Parts: sequence; C-alpha cells; structure tokens
Amino acid sequence: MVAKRRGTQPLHSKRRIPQRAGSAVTVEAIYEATARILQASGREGLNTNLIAEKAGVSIGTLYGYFPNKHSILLDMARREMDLLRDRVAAALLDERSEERDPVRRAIGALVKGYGRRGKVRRILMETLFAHGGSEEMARPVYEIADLVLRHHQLVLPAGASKPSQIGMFVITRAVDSVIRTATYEAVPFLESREFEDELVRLVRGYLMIGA
Amino acid sequence: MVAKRRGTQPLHSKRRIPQRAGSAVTVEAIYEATARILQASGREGLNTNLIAEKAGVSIGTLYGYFPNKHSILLDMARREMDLLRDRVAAALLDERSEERDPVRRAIGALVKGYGRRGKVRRILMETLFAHGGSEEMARPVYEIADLVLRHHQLVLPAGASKPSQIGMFVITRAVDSVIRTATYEAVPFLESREFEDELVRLVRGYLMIGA
Amino acid sequence: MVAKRRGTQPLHSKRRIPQRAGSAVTVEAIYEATARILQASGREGLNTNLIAEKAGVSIGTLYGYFPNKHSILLDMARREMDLLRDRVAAALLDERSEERDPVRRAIGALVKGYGRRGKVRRILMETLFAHGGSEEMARPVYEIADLVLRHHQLVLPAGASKPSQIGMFVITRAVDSVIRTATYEAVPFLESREFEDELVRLVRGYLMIGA
Amino acid sequence: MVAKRRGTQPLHSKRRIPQRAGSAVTVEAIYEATARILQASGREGLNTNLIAEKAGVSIGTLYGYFPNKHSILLDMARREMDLLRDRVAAALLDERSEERDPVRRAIGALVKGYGRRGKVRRILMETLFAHGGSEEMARPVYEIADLVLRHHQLVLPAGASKPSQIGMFVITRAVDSVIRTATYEAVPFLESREFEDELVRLVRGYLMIGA
DNA sequence: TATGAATGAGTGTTCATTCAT
DNA sequence: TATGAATGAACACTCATTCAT
Repeated sequence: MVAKRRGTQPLHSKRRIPQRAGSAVTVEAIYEATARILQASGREGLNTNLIAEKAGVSIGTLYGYFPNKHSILLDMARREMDLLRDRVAAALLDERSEERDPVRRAIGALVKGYGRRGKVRRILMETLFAHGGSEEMARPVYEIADLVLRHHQLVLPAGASKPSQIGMFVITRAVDSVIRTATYEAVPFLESREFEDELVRLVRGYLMIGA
Repeated sequence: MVAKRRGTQPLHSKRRIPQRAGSAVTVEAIYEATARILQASGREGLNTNLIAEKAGVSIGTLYGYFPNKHSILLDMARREMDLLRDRVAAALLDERSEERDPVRRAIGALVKGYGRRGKVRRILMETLFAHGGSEEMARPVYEIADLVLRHHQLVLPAGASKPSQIGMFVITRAVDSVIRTATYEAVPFLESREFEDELVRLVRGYLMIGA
Repeated sequence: MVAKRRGTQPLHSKRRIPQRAGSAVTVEAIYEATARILQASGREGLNTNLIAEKAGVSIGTLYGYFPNKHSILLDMARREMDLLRDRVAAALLDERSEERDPVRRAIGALVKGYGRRGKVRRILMETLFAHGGSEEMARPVYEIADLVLRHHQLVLPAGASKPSQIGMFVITRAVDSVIRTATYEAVPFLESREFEDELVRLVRGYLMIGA
Repeated sequence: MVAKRRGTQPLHSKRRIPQRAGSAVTVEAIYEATARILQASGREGLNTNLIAEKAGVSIGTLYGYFPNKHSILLDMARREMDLLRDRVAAALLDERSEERDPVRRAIGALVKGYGRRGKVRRILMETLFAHGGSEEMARPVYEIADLVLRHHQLVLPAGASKPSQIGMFVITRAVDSVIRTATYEAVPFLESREFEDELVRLVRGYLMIGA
C-alpha cells in the first residue's frame, strides 16, 4: 500500500496543530474559495484578501492556517496529488472490481481523477512544478510505477520482462500526460470508451514490443 | 509544408512597426533577457524594468516593441512553438537524412528542440495555456498530426490503417508530453539512444496493435 | 431645508466602511493634505504618494479610503459644494439674523463660503465640471434657486412676479459667478461692504426691471 | 481699437520665426488636433504624441513650433481670448449694425463667441487660470470694460454716472460668467432671444439703480 | 484565537522631451 | 527643417503580510 504522507490538515511547524473542530472546516473553506477564484479568474486573479473574503474568514485567520500565499496552493496541490495517487493505487489493486484488467482500472481512475476543474488542477500542477522543480511532481508517478513493478504479474503480459527504468518513465508519463492534456484541452471524448481503449492500446502495444 | 504564421518581425499592429535596423536586434535582446531572468528566478522574478535593464534598452523602448509584459512572454512562446513545429515538420519530411525512419527523425528533432532551458520553455508553455486556453497550445501538435496523416505511408507500417482522430490525439500527445516531461524533470537519459528507442517503441507498438 | 445628500462618512461601497474611530480623522487628514498640496503646487503637483505622506498615513491606507486619486478630489468637491449650499440656504432662511435682507444674508454667506483657499476651490470646481459634465456642478445652484422661488416673498420686491426659469438661471449664475471670479482673482475688495452693495444692486436692479 | 498683442503665430523667442509657408498651416493643424482631442477625451486624454499624430506631423516638428506641451494650450487659449475680445469690441463699436443697442450687440457677440466647443473652451480657460493666476484671464475683460467706459455714452442710460471700478467688475463678470456657464451647461436656450433679453435686463437693471 | 485596519515595498505603464539622422 | 526611435523620471495602484485589539 502506498503510504499516506500526511492528511488534509495544515502542516507548518510553528503554526497551530489544529485540534479545534473548526480548523478542518476552515482549511476546507480556504481551499474551496481558492479553487473557485482560480477557476474563475486564473492565478493572476488570486489574492489572499479575496480568498479570505470568499472563504468567510478574516485575513488574519487565514494567516493562522497558512504561513503565506504560496503554501495554500502548495498544500492544495499536494493533497490533490496524494488523493489521485491513492485512487489510482487502489484501482490497480482492487481485484474485486468488475473490470478484470488492472491497466483499464488504473486508466479509468486517472481519467475520473483528472476530470473536473481542469483549470484549477493545471494551476496546481504548475505550482508544484515551479516549487522545488520536478521532484515533488514526479514522486507520485514513481510511486505508481513502483507499485506496478511490484505487482507486475498483474499488469504485464505473460512472459514479458519487467520494463527498464527508462521504459517505466516513458509509459507512465505517456499515460499520465495524455489524460492530463485531454483534460486541459477539454476534449469531448474525455470519458468515452474509445479514449480508454486507445490508452489501453498504447500501454499494451508498448509492452508487447518489449516482450 | 506547414505554413509559417509569422516570423520574428511583425508584432503589435498599433505599435511600432520596427523597420529600423536595430529593431530585430532589440526584440532579440528582450527575448534573451527575459529567458535569462526566467531561468534564474522564475516567473515571479520577472519584471519589465529588469527585462529592459538586462536587455540594455530603456523601459520606454521596451514598451515601444511590446504593448505590455504579458505579450513579451506570449510572443516568445509563439515563436518557440512555431520554430519547434517547423523543425519537427522538416525532420519528418527530410528524406535525404541518414536516418531512414521518419518517426525516429521526428522524435530526434523534438528531443533536440525541447533540449535547453527547460524551465523557460515550461513557463512559456504555461503562458500559452493560460492565454486563450488550449487552442493555441494544441494547434502546432495538430499541424504535425495532419502532416503525418497526409504522409502516412512514410510513418505507418505497411498495411496499417490510418489511426482515428482520437488515436492521433493519443499518440501525438504521448510522444510530445513524454519528451516535454523528461525535459522538465531534466532526466539524465534525455539525449540517450535508449530513450529514443523507447519512444520509437511507444509509437511502433501503438501502431502495430491498431493494424 | 435642503436635504443633505450625504455626510463626510460613507464613501465607496466596496471599500472600507470606516467605522473605526480613526476613520473620520484619516479622511480629514487626507483632505487637508490634498488641499495644502493643491494650494501650493496646483493640480499637477498632486500625487497620491505625496498626499499620503503629508496626511501622515501610508499609501495603502489612503487606498483603503478612496478607490483612486480622482475620487479624493471628487469627494472633496462634493463636500464643499454641499457645505456651501447648506450655509447659503441657512442664511437665506435665518430670520433671527440682524441683517433683515435675505438677499444680503445669502450673498454674505456666499462671499464667506468662497472666501479662503480660492485656488483649491477652483480646482475642485473644475474637477466637478470635468466629471459628469455640468449636472453635478449645477445641482446645488438649482437647489438654492428652488428655495428662493418657494420663499419668494422673502426675496422678491412686493408685487414682483416670479422670474422665469431662464431668469432664475441668469440671476443665480450671475451672483455665484461674480463672487467666484472675485475669489479666484483674489480681488482686494472681496469682503468689502461696497462689493456686497454692488451685488445686491445687481439682484435688486434685475428684479426691479422684471416687476 | 483694442490693440492686438500678437497674432496667430508661434512666439517663443528661441524658436523659429516662421517664414516658411507651411508654418501657419502646421500650427493650425496642431491647434485643430488639440481641440479635437480635448473635445473627445478631455485634458487627461491629451498628449503630445497624439497631437502630433492627429495633426499629421512628427513629434519632432511639433516641438519645433512649441517649446512644451503647456504652451500649446496656452497659446490656443490666448488666441481664443484675443479673438473673442476683438469680436466683442467690434460689436460694441459697430454703429452700422441693424441692432441699435450696443449692449445687445456685445452680448450677442459674446454668446456667439462662446458658442461652440464648450468643453475645449472651458479647458482653455482653466489653463489660462492655472497659468499665472487670474491676471491674464482677466485682462481681456478689463479691456472691454475700459472700452465701455471710454465710450460710456454709448452704453449708459442718459444721465447715469460712470460705474465705479468695483461696479465694472461686477457687471462685466456677471455677463461674461453667465454666458460662459450657459455654454458649459449647454443650456437649450443659449442662443434664444429670451436669454439675450434676460442678460440685457441684468445690465440695464444694474445701471438703472446706480443712476 | 479571530479580526481587519494599516503598512509600504514593489511594479506596470505613460508620456514629455531629446537628438542623431 | 523634419523625423521618430529612444529615453527615463514619475506615478497610480496592488496586495502579501503584520499586529494591536
């Protein structure tokens, strides 16, 4: 199982360890307000005073939960990534599902996960990228890749050898990026069966040649 | 052949139409300064006064060539995209090359094209995305896809049928995104033969299954 | 009694609703600083940073009370106009005054009202004019005219018929403008008895002929 | 006859003494462009580059005719004032006119003179005021007043004594300001006979009482 | 803890003016 | 003389952050 690094809560050392009931609600309100503003006005329309106002808290309170503006986006982004990674991991391993093909299950989870609020998601990803380079961005994908390798009998065609590291890079990034791009471009076939088929074909074809 | 939308010269209608000898040089200096700042300090470190200073022109001159800060990034981004698209198109069609496989040629051009200043490139792409959504972003990829379809006998294995629209979406985005991601993550194998092999395998495998 | 459109307090809807004790003081300080700068350096010497500095507040605070530079002048101008109109109205109706002639009382109030800081006053009037044309400018004069007509027995010589609308325009503007011009030109006889006499003569003569 | 202080031409010592045919045309084009911009966008919309563009000359040429932006407005204002003063003076003295009453003739000339482009005129007057205080503003009015006094038998009712200096101030300013205000407020009765009648009444009533 | 008034460094942009050609 | 590219001081306004209450 992929370890949960941390939960939904705020996390900044010197800051509050939120024991009060209100805190989770407050953080959630801040995230929600941020997402709404981002969706409506983009990153340039985002400012802390507006977030506080839309979240229904004072600017002072907001700074009780987050040390600065950047960390709001960063925390949101991390939470989203973690959530998505967990969902994909769960889908991969969920053998009780109707869908027997784990690749299909993972792809389905990914499509669903990226589904809504594409603009917000994109901005969050950009934030993660801009912050500390790609490492943080790449981690969850590597975690999924690890998972796949550890359970390769689930995924790989019988007799296929484990892909190389570079190979894993290529195929995981390919699937992830195609779905992400489709989300950003808001293509009409995003949740169609045919799109899923083509993604499966991408993976299967790749693995087959390597076999 | 893919049509060149426009070159480096014509910029903003109401603004200067730079015919003076210095103009192309000035625009270039502004781009270069912008790229340097972006690479060093990211988008947040970019400001027009600094650009002008590093470009060795006055702030007034800068605003003689660009109507606002945003358009500097936008114009740069468009130029980069156009350049890359043209290079990939040329590679695809260049039958005098030593490399006989057009897919390999295109992939090579893409890898080289994305090669340097990944951070700058990423920010420029984000700019294009943020501006006017995905349409502009996606255009050059579609143009390459069109080119491939028109010359499919070059690319497709003998007897393979033309991929569907969704199929073209998947395979073009997959290749483009994987290389782009590799650039952003600055993976060490970026220009290696093995990476290229894996990308070719991705394409070939995909097309084979579709056959 | 002429209704007070609004007092010193409520300003710009979306902005601060200054309930804090300091707010009226702050607004007043901003007005005072503005007036001083205007008197000393004219409109072209006025800039928001200087206002804030001279008012002893930060530029941010200034923008907490006014949405932009223009509105400072506009609000000042409106306040001055309202104040003056109220003073003239009060003088007209004040039957307990020593001065038995209401025309003289009104003229006296006008002269005193326009009396100081002529340059500032002129610039404020220009501001009002430049903004939304003459309507706002003309309103208080019309209000005084209405008041006169409603209490015409106070003002008109026995047996004189009410002046026409055009007549009211002419006589009210005449008195107002002459005093204003005298203020702007800083004539030495501004507060002299003779000047007042001549103004009264202007009104009386006009009304007499109309009789 | 009121002496013409100077003509239409530019006037700045170190600057060109325009002998070339083009110069008067150029200055006129600059004035016209300035007036248009002022009428359309007010003082804040006026800038030298725009004036040059609309006048069809280069910015460098504009600065060949005027030493700075301010002087364009100033020169325009002076020319307008001089023109108006001359027209009023001519009307006053024109005994061959059908209109036998010199007061009526002067008032008519004033109304006509202030008639068009009220906004431009207002801004020009403000400019004159802002520059060097009221002296320059007041001069032409004094010149007319002088004229009246020198030819008082034309204007004053038989047997009336010459008005005092203060008296002249009051009556000249009254007439001038009322017409000016009517122009600025763009009242519908501006060119009506009734308005003229009321102005005449203002003058006659005033003079009568003084008699 | 919560509040929100106050802060002020920072930045995009304008535009009067110059001067080399 | 005419041109117009270049200049750069100046300024309005924003917004992340603090801190007294």
